[in-house]
Amino acid sequence: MSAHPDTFPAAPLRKLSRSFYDRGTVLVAQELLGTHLVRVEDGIERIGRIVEVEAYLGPHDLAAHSAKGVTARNRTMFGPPGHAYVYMIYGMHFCMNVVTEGAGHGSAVLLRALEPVRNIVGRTQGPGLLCKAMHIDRRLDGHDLLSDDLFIAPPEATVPRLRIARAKRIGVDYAGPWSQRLLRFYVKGSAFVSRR
DNA sequence: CTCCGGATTCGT
DNA sequence: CGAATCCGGAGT
Repeated sequence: MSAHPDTFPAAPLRKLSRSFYDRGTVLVAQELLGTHLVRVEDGIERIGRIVEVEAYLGPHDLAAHSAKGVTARNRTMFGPPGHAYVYMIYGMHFCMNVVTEGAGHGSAVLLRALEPVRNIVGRTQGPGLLCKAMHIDRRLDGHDLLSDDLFIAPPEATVPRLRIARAKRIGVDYAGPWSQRLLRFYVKGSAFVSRR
């Protein structure tokens, strides 16, 4: 066998800490850009670099699922930070969020697009496509993001503020004034952002 | 119990 | 621009 370094077991990827998620949702959203979403299933490690997210700011945010208070669907959103909130939409797609701030807050960051890094089949631009490519479904709702099969690893290099674009969130026109807030963040110039 | 619509995607 | 497709939330 070759003596190439690749024949050694890979060092375990570092994980973002609980305290990373337990901060202001807008800040967490911006700092998630450039990080790596990691999904391990049947020994296969799929990795995508997060390039587009949206912040949902708790029950007073009329675009957020938490605006209706705690329900069967959104209870994960009201749980502790650093967990995955995964729900089904339009009867056929899944969307993944990262729960932020303290338990009871009802805030989260929606993951909207990835740049494929490793073992990605299919497109990853758009929340539904992202979940499909990463094999993420409702069974992962409430899953701890400090686990070994679903977590987020730090960025290779922090995305500079100048490289981050702000825009209105997509698909929330029903939310009145909240639909106008610039709570969508993406890496400027990335070819993997869902819409431009 | 019924009814409605959605943090989407795809094909026309 | 409309269909797909199903579940949760709201109303009767």
